[in-house]
Amino acid sequence: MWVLQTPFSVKQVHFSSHHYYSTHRYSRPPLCFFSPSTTTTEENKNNNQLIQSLCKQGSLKQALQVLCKEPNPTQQTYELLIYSCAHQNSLSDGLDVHRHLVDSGSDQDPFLATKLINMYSELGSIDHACQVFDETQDRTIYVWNAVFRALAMVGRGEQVLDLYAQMNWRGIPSDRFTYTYVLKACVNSASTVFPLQKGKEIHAHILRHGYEGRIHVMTTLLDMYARFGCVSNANAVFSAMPVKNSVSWSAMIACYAKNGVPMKALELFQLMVLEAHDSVPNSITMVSVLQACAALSALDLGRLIHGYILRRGLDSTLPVLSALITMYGRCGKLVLGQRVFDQMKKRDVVSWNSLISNYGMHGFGKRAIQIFEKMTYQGFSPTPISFVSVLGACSHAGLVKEGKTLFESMVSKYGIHPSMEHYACMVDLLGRANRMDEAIRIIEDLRSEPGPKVWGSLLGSCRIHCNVKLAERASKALFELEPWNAGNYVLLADIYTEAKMWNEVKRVKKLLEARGLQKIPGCSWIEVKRTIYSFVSVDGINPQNEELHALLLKLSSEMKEQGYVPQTKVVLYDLEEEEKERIVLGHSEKLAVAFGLINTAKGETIRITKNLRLCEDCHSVTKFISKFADREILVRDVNRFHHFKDGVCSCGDYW
DNA sequence: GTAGGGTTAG
Repeated sequence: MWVLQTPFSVKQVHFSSHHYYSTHRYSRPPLCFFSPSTTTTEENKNNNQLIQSLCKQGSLKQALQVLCKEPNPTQQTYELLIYSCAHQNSLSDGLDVHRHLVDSGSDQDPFLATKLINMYSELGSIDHACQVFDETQDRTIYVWNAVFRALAMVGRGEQVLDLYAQMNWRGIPSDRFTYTYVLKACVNSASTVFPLQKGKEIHAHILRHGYEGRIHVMTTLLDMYARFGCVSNANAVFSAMPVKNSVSWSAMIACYAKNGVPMKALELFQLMVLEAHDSVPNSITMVSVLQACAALSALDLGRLIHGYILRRGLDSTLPVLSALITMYGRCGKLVLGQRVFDQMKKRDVVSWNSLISNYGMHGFGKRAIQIFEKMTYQGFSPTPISFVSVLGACSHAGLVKEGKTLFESMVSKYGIHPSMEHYACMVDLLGRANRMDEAIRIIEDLRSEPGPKVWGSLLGSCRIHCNVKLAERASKALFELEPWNAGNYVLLADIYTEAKMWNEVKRVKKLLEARGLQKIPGCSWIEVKRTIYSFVSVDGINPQNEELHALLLKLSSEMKEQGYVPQTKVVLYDLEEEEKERIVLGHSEKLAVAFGLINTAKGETIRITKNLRLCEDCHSVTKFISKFADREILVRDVNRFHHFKDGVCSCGDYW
């Protein structure tokens, strides 16, 4: 224990500490109520030791009291105090220590300034962190890096890049840490005009200064390209890395999985397992691998990966388990996803969200709502994503009333303010149910400009209900917001086609061409014996194609006898009816179904995945086939699952 | 003394 010394008078004793902190300025008022002048060198030493040991014990308040009577705290003492404030999450104590530093002049010590910046950053007070940086005269690279890190952590990428320009201008050389921070800053700098260009400049900088062998720098660079969607640049960085480890392999696999090339992700994973002996896959790697399986609906492969995860004991983290739930859901195996969920010892809101989204995609809206309710009952607070999932589930199942109630509860019950995505969900929910007036009212009542997702939902609903007038309004907005999105032009052309407005169809197609865009080709795929076979509508490569067409022709004529009428209105060209029939018969989904009929055993469920929404003709043909061939057929389109059985689809023809 | 990859939706 220590004994308090005699108080000595100070000018501003009336300042309560809180008054002082609230000014947020660091002028230098006297700080101590106790005389600093009477301490001896021996006492200094003792006080420093005392403060340090109090910090280590977690007695920060007592440590601060001793600090008050210690005129010469050492650097180590301050370091521990700063660390304790961050650790105990106490901004007021942090400000107090900072004040002492300023008073003693130690705030100019770049080592301590760095620690202060880190402390404020951890305490969530970025403005204080910046202030320390501004007031530090001797900015070592550590000081620069600390402020970059602090700014990058709160997403202020553009500020990092501005400061980085200043640093370069002053001729201060970057180190390997600087590069990782500024590369991250490129990704999250919203207001920088050409962030990718900036990233490429930094890339050049890195090479010029001989950092191409630094594994952290190169992995961050790879990841930057990945986040900009520049897959080939990312791959170039990865291939050129002289040394790779599990992190760099995982980053590259994640890049493929997230940028629409899941096949490549799986190939690279295979290469990693077979050839990269120093880089063993870990649970983070597996999350991306599972995402790739989910994207491909590769069930057999997914199960194989699940086995690998279990054998290697990589199933211990929540992200892996959530990714597993999603993988099974996307592969059409709701039950297996539910089993993973049931067997979890610990869950978080993401595990629940995964399950809700699975049921929603399969059209089990009521079940999704039940799970949502069970989740909240068990004390998990829903996140904005929970609502996207459960509202989506209502939309797929046509549960308008339930969806509206949930939407209202967002603010009233959970204090979550709907984002553009949630409004898009509501427009989708109402629009699909052909309640266009209400959908429009949602859009008109928005406080900010409606985003592309909102208009996209409306356009999608117009497609279902063939509402030309509203479609024109929605697409006008969309053509301005995302002129590069070919899908919008195609949707509008579809609507004109259905309305037989051929001149308008021509006009939209011309617009599409004039902007150098192309209709995304329909593609369907099926996994048979761990091999994925994909089909596009015009495909001369597959040797089985003739056989497939022959089978489809035979089925088609049989179906016509049973009342099937080809839905040729989906064809965007004004052609002879016969020609149109030929075109719809060659749709990729039908080829995949035919392939499944030929190459899987009787009684086995056929699982197809498609990159676009199912067309009406494919939908009705698949219904017929499920009855004719007595097969269950599971089709995942871009939005949801269709479960065909005995001539009926689980979507109730509502999709 | 500071650094790199991952979960749910759309």
